[in-house]
Amino acid sequence: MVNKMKSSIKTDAKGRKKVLNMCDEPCAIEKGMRLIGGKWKGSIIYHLKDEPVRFNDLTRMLGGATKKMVDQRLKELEQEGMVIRKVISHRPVAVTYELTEFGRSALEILESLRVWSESHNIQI
Amino acid sequence: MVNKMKSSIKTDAKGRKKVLNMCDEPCAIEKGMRLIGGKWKGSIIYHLKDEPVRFNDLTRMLGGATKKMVDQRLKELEQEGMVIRKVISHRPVAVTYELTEFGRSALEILESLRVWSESHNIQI
DNA sequence: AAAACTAGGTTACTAAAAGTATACTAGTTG
DNA sequence: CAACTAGTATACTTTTAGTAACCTAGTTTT
Repeated sequence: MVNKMKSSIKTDAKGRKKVLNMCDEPCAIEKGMRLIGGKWKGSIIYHLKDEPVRFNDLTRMLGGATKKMVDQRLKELEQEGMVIRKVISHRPVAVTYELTEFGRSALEILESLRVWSESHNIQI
Repeated sequence: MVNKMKSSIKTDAKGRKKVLNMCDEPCAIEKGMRLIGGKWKGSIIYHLKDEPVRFNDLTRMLGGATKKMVDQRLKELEQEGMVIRKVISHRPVAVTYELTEFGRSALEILESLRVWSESHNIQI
């Protein structure tokens, strides 16, 4: 596949550079980040990688995210087709969230992010 | 390397699940996202991949980001040790930004994000 | 030589998103 | 019955993003 993000840069006589093809819309990186880069979104997807997880369990697994945040992110992820909500019991209402194929397709990126993140121990 | 993010889940007699080891702090994914996932940060790093780029050129390359945003992100990236600011000329002041080795180490993740993003054509 | 433009920002202000805390309904356990 | 769990909802505060105009200093256009 051709890299659609090539902005060419021209160097003038004084060694200064000029952009020739600027992006007139968010690039692929930026679009991708808006899908999986929002606060807690990557973590949510990653924590669903092995099996369906219940709402409150997911909240606890995330360390620091509030119920409201998890709720909002899950709704976005559902709309974006990355997660499916399933009611597994009605009285005691119980719900699980699991990844769709599309959601699963993002795991590779998140896995390399995790490895990178752990290998450069990042302070907060 | 051991996966530090394993939250084990126990299933009880009624088929309901409980988290045993919750994260008590942001996980590796979340920490990584806070370094490269902020709005415009990934794009900035990616656009510096080939050569040093000047401030206004970078702003134009990003499509939609304002100078203030680019300025703020660059300052953060500098503090985080991912980018270096270099004054290349004093009168006509000219500045370039380039990646450090650490900044460069994030390119692999961003490249797989780009490929993923382009292969699922994402709307806005 | 004045007018307009470029570079690299800064400032002041508004809008949107994140975060906190409390509450609710319905059921369950001690 | 009191306390607790699950899955939200609501109201409010704080933080972050975004817009627009401005500034200094040099450069090109007319």
